[in-house]
Amino acid sequence: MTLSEQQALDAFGALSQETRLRMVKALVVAGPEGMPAGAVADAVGVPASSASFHLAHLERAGLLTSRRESRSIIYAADYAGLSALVGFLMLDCCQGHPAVCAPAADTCAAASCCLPAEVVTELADPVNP
Amino acid sequence: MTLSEQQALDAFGALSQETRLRMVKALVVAGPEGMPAGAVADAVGVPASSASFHLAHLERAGLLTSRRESRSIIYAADYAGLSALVGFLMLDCCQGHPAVCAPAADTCAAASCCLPAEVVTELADPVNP
DNA sequence: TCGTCATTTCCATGATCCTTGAATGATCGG
DNA sequence: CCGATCATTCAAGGATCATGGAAATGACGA
Repeated sequence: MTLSEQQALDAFGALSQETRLRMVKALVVAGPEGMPAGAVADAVGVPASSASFHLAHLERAGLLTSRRESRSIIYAADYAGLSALVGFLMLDCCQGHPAVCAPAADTCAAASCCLPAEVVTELADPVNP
Repeated sequence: MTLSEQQALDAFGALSQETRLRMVKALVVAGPEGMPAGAVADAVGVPASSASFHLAHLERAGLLTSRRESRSIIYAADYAGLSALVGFLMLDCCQGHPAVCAPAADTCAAASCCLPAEVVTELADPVNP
């Protein structure tokens, strides 16, 4: 759940390349179903060999998963890996500094996507302050 | 407040290098006061010229700020830049996907560092469900 | 088994990055 | 103004990475 420094370095390196960042975006919107390697190659507009290189890079970095489905290989976003990277950035890297985490949590709440159930119930029923 | 794709690429690239990641960590714990370039060089154990190279890289990427103080140049973590990167990772990159944001917000809440005031009051006083 | 399709691996080229010592700048005390 | 201090810039080396065509692999259908 929590990333080692080396894992974080690999993940940051993987995301620091335009083609790979676009691939991650495309696969996140594609959802847990994912999409075949060829479709990713078409989506980002690179030849198959380049796509394969970058997809392998992202998978090594723990940002994607892959599974074979008959003749195709389906790549999908690794949501756990992505959230672990967010967690690393906030906690390990930034020591949970409020100036970093608060705006992030704010942004997150504004997107109304992700307030954790534990926090909601704890706040609605404050047993232990 | 929100990062362009190019800015995010630069920031990820900046954090994908061990020396630079250690520099950011050191400067985050150093607080808003920051520390002189020489102290950062000593903290991460690299010669002055390497330190200067990496500090400039991090500043270009929007992760650090610098100011001159007599003979020294003080570097400090750019908390706004760091939180913007977290925001980019959650929203632009991952489309605010709950599977990414929820665990992150969870982690954040567990560290009890950063629940935004807006969310707390809104939950304590639910006017519009 | 053969041919086809989807993907990966191989390989060579070019680009980018990291490192360090030496040179250059900027600032202050005397 | 001079020397000392703290930091950046320059230049050259070595390392790593990105690209894309060609060949190889693996899976499927006829």
